[in-house]
This record gives sequence, structure tokens and C-alpha cells, in this order.
Amino acid sequence: MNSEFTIAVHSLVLLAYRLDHMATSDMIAANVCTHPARVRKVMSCLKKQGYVATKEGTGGGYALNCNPAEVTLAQIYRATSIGSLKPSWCSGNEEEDCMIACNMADVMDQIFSEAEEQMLAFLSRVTIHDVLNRIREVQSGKT
Amino acid sequence: MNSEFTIAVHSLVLLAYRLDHMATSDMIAANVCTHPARVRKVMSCLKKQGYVATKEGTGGGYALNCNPAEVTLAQIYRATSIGSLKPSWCSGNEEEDCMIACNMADVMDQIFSEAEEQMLAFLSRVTIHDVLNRIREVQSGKT
DNA sequence: TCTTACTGTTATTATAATTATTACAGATTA
DNA sequence: TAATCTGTAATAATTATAATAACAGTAAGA
Repeated sequence: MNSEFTIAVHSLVLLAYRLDHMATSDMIAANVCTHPARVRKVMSCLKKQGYVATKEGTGGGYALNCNPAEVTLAQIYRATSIGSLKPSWCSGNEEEDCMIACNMADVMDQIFSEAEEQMLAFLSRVTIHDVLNRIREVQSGKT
Repeated sequence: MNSEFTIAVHSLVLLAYRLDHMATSDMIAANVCTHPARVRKVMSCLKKQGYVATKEGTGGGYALNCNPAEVTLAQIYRATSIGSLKPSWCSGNEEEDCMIACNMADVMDQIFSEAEEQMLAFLSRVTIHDVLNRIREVQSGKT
């Protein structure tokens, strides 16, 4: 699993949290702890799906363009990381005579893809707003 | 996700498929397409959980020590790869003042761990025997 | 008892994937 | 026209993963 999903969720939660629901890639990058160019790459993907609006030039940046109580982590995962559950390394070899060796990669593909759908079923029950609430809970639990 | 889970499943399926339910690390490695030492490392983990028996010395190797119709992929995943869903990269920074930045990593940890449990719920419905059957299906579908 | 064939494990090297960084074109504001 | 932003691609650095080598220990059989 790469971490673009994490960055996307963090960015959206941050935008939802901020009163003006806006931030530049520099501000988001400082909060997330990564490079602004990486944030822009992820945000550009969220923009294509309509979750954020962007504005170039002075005073520009990213603005939340969705209802955080409605957008789910499943939608974000599909936008940024679908297919990343499966490891890139593949078992067996299609050229082999052995039935196991030449079909295992296919079957593991099936299984990882079904497992990913199960995971998505869970993520579809968690919204950006829920994540923000979880953060508030963790924070208030710190005495 | 690392691929030790895949190697473990492949190895068990291969053992279940073979009439004598036995194989050496060299034989398994050739089938899986990896190095025998890697197979031994994974098998050593399966042995600790009792899924296979091992015998050192001439004529030795690995023998299936479980019922392939009962052992599930969830058990194998827990034995080899639990925790590997979560990316190693972490968002935010605990030292920050910002509530989002300093708690996001914790909350994403929660979420990845719950998502992993959902995935496990699916994997617990797939046995080694089921994987073998899927391979037979794919094979027979090849005209 | 000596040789051969295994597992078990660690250390090291090689490769691949991920992340960080740089660079710059294009947009917008003042 | 200078300053500030996004968008994107190219490259460098870092980290994770996999392959390989090496060798101690165990067992079988000549």
C-alpha cells in the first residue's frame, strides 16, 4: 500500500477542520510532513474527482468542494490507491507445465481484489467527518 | 503488503495438491519462482503454527500437517503478514501543536487496523482447498 | 563413519518501490 | 511586471523487498 491515500485523507480532514476550508500546498505539506509537490500531485487527483477546487496564482490554493459528512474513505481510496493491496511480486510462472505454478498468480489476483472490495465495504462506512471526530476523541483522551 | 502471505498460500496449496503432500524447499521454490532460502523462512513460520511438519536430512522436507479444507487464508495471513496493510510512512507529527497533525497517524492506524480485520473476515471464508479449486477452475477455463 | 541431502538462520548484496527534491511552464493577483 | 500559487515531469535519495551466499545442525544411507 502506498501512502497517497493517507495524504489525501489527511488533506481533506485538514480542509474540513479549517474555518475557511482552504489551504495552499505548502500549508498542507507542513501539516502532513511531506513535500509540497507531493501534496499537489495527490490534490490534483482529488480535484479531478471534484472533492476539492483549486485556484492558481496569488491567494490561490485548495478549497474543500464536498460535504465531509458525505464523502467516504472508500471514495478516496478508489480515487488514489485502487489495486494497491496486491503486492507487485507475483508467485509462479505462466510458462510452467504445473497447474499450480501457472495459475497461482491469477488466483491470488482474484483473492486480493475481492479482499480489497471487503476493505472498501468498511471504508464506505467512514466519512471524512468521522475521521475528524476520531481525531477529536483521541485528542480529548490525552487528559 | 509483502509477499510472504502469497508464498505461504502457494506452498500450502502445492503441498495439498501433491499426492504425497510433501516437498523440499528447492521443489517449492522452483514452483513459486523464488529462492529456496526464502521458502524456508516462510515455511519455518508455518511450522511454528503447526500447519506443516518438517524433517531435516536426506529424504526430508516439508509435509502438510493440517486439513486444507479447514485452514483458512485468514489464519495464514495472521501467521505471516498481520499489520502489513498499513503503509510504513506516517502522516503528521506528534510534536506539532495542530490537533490534526499530531493525531492523524494514530487515527489512520486505527482505520488501517479495522480495515485489515474486515479483510480478514473475508479471508476467513476462503480455505486452502478453495484456492486449489479456484486454480482448477481457471485451468479448465483455458479451453 | 563419511558423504550427501536436507532444514534453520543470519548476513550481505542487488533490485525495485517509494518518497523527496528540483525545475519550470502556466495562471492569477496586485 | 513581480510575486504567489498550481500542475507536472524529471531526477535524486532513501527505504523496503527480494535474492543470494554461507554455514551450522540434523538425518539417512552407503
